[in-house]
Amino acid sequence: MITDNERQLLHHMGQRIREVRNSQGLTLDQLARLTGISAPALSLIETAKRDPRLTTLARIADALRLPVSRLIEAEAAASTTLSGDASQGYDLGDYQ
Amino acid sequence: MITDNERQLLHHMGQRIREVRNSQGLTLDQLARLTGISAPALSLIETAKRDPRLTTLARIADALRLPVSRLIEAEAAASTTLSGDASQGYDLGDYQ
DNA sequence: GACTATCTTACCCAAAAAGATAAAATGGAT
DNA sequence: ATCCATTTTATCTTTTTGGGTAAGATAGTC
Repeated sequence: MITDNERQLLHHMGQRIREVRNSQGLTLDQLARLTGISAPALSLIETAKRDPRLTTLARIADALRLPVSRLIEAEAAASTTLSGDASQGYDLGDYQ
Repeated sequence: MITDNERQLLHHMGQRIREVRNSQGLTLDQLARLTGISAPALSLIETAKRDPRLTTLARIADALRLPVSRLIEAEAAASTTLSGDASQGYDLGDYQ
């Protein structure tokens, strides 16, 4: 099952990749040859129809010359902002 | 084909997950139930024997209550540090 | 209109992720 | 040495990624 959050994460990351790629004047074909990832696969990732592996993301980030974290960092703003100290006592509910 | 850089990225990310998980006093079983990812799968990821999907990473990051980018940010230090302006003229070599 | 470049979609295929489960390590504590 | 919790490894099945290719869409230009 894939949650809304995850869909949003994929969506944003795809947009991010496309923005950077366009800003560098690269076509999908060119990025495909730079990364070794096929253009159709890149298209699926940019349009959030595919859930790429970490190394796939890393290859794209490398070709675009930015750290992987930059491709997904908006998620950082959306996530819970580490308020206070959570290092003790995560609430496991019925699970512990 | 999987490069040395990618292996290093996976290795570091696995270590990072394990560090955070331990610092929060969580076992693999507990994290498995929090994420919906099986404990064996988590073990493979932490020991860099598996190349997880982005949403898999996101679920782990969520459970550990930190942004995904924090799980892979060392790669940022290792990558080329965006010196100067690379937005024009990526070298495509024979590919253009 | 036709032509071109770019991107998307739809097939196949192989390889890999991920869940389930069970069986081995591993390590601590008594 | 024994017990126990935790982690690793192995096997199996299902699902998904990702390459290849070809076929559609979608501009934009002439």
